[in-house]
Amino acid sequence: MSAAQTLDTRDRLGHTASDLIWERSFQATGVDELCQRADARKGSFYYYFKSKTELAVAAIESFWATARVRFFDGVFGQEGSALVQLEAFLDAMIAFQREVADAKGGVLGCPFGNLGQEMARQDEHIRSTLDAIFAEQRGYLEHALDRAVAQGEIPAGDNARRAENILALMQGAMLMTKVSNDLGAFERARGAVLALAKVA
Amino acid sequence: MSAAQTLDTRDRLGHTASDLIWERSFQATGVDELCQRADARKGSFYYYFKSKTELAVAAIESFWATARVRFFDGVFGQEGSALVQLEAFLDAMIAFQREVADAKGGVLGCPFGNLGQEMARQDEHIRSTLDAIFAEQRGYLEHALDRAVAQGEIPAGDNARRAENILALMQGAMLMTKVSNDLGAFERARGAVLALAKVA
DNA sequence: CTTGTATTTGACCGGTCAGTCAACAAGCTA
DNA sequence: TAGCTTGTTGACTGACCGGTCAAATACAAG
Repeated sequence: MSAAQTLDTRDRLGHTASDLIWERSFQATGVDELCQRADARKGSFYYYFKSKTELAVAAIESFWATARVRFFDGVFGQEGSALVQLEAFLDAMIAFQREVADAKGGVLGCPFGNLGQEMARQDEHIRSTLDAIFAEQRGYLEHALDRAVAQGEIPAGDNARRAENILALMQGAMLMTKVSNDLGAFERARGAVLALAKVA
Repeated sequence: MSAAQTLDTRDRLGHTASDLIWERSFQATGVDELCQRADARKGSFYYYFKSKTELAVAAIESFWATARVRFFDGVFGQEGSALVQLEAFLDAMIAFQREVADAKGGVLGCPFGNLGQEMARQDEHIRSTLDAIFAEQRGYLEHALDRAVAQGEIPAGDNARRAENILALMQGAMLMTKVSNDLGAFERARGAVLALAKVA
């Protein structure tokens, strides 16, 4: 069918871009190589995306759509102790990083953090897209902290700031983990993240 | 003088590389552009450095040599309260980031973190160089925490892990700061860093 | 069959990339 | 003077870059 085939080519390009940019980097990923891996021709690429940058934005938004369901809605969108959910969230992230590291033969870190550090000062569209994604992530964390306060699990405090610092620590831990090519630092940050939920 | 001129060209290339890679990124910095800014010719570049990668390693090591003196030896290499030193260290980093952001018209983040995220999975020499630099930084922090424990300023604990998490939080905060192009997140992380010194 | 639209193709473009090289210049020594 | 070392030059290479385009194909409706 025509419609299905259409979605296929576009989706194949998007998913391949996600993978390749995450494995290497945006700038180290060539359009030719990307098309080859996606089994598409260059003309098709520029039929669906008006530039390499726009593909990256689409890929990262699609990645976030998936990650939000799996890691944020999936964990925080339920009843029960918010602190327990935060722990579950951390464990899920650690498990996912380990899974990816095993599959790819090395620690890849966070796709959002990677792309942000690489492109924030070079492409405003990518920068603002990632900025918005991080804001959404902070929103999930802040809301969970609000519930934890309401449940009496943690003392009242500036939950927006707490969420900000928790996300920063996780990003930093994933960066250190990537540079050392060892997941240990991320695992060892687990306790510190939980501490930041109570203290900061 | 011949020797002086020699040092001049090499140093000019090194310093220009530091600046340019920090402002943009490693991959977005071309050898031609770099030579132009350093007022050197391409032949000279490859007379002193056998590749663009080797120049990046030299530049980052030279940057660290300077930063170590200014921010680590300069702050932690003195008598007095280790906690006060940690605060002074954070304030110096914040002030420096603000200074650079004003001068360059935008938040640049940490040159080590930037290069690490960009190149850790693409060049083993760069990766291991940065890994070693981060280890030295952790060493300074851990030593300060040891002194803080000895002085009774903080409870005894796993100072190696504390140092690791402090560095991770700082790196993450600088990343968020770069993506939002607003130094606020880094300033707001100050309290959380100090909390990690006591709790984690 | 014809016509219109959505999709695919791959040859092609100008520009830029990191890196090379043979020639040359300056200063030192003998 | 000649010869050697250290440093400098810029034209050059070939590969690769992101992006274009006219022609070909597939398919649906009339």
